[in-house]
Amino acid sequence: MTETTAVLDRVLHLATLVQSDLARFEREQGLTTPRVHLLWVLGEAGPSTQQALSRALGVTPRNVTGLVDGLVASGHVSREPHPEDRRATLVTPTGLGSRTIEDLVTSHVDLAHRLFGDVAPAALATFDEVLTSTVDRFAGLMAEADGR
Amino acid sequence: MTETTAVLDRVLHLATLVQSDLARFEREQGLTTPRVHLLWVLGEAGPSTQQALSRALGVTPRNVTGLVDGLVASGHVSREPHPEDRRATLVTPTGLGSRTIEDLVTSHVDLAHRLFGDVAPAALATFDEVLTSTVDRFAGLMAEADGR
DNA sequence: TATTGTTATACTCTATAACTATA
DNA sequence: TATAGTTATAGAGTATAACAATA
Repeated sequence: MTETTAVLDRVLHLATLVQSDLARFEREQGLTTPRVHLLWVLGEAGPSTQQALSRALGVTPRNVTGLVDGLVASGHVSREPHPEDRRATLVTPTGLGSRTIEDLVTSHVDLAHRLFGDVAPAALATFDEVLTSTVDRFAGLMAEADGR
Repeated sequence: MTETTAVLDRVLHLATLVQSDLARFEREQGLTTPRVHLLWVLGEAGPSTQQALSRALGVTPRNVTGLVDGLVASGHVSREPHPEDRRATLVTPTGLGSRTIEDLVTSHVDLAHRLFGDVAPAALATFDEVLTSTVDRFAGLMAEADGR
């Protein structure tokens, strides 16, 4: 019988390894995890207001100001005026920012392939099924606990 | 065929859910992730010098001073003199610290059971096999990249 | 000389509260 | 009155460098 605690420990171990891989990317690019996260969101959503980024990142608007300040200083994004709302700014990737986002996506896909590319298809399918059902069940439990 | 990138995304999603669960524990106990990590190491290794904690946590000795200062202030650990080396201190859990470590272990085991307790044994065994081989292979790649 | 831990200094991420400009 | 973003202030985690006490 498989010990559930041992399985959780291995999931955590894998998560720390993935985190270390991201840390290498950050060192190479002179970035930090929260700034990379912001760039990632920008890559998915396109130019965004700081309010939208605040919600997507789960941090306060004040914090977004600081993250964007840093990314402006490093040349990854610029603050553009919002065409319809003069209160708001559109945080927009620069050329450097866009290239960094592309590198981020590439290295993400590459990591996925390094991790799972050699796993037998049937085993990988089972792995993914367990993963999916676990995530779904647990997300439900968390939402329930938060609402309570 | 299963997309490797989708699998990686789900692994990452599970990791963030586990992290949220830890965050709840931290809020309840008035602790932070690095301090909980230090307590966890203390639970595994017993009373330790700050040098040992520095290596185990992967942070500078200066940083350990700060973490221990915080945990002393909150009453979770104390600095005891090292019996053989007058330069060193032994960071030691107090009664509160020991109870917190026990709670931490309990909630870790409990989380593992909530996550994987209902998964069919055969599927869980396959899941764990893929996980183990992936972690081993990837840890090897990371060590190689670091050494290069 | 080498090691253990601390003081000094600095940067990043995080938060709340108060404020300005605009809707 | 409400919303978008900033200034003010504060605390935690991280780092390097220089220093004291001890080995």
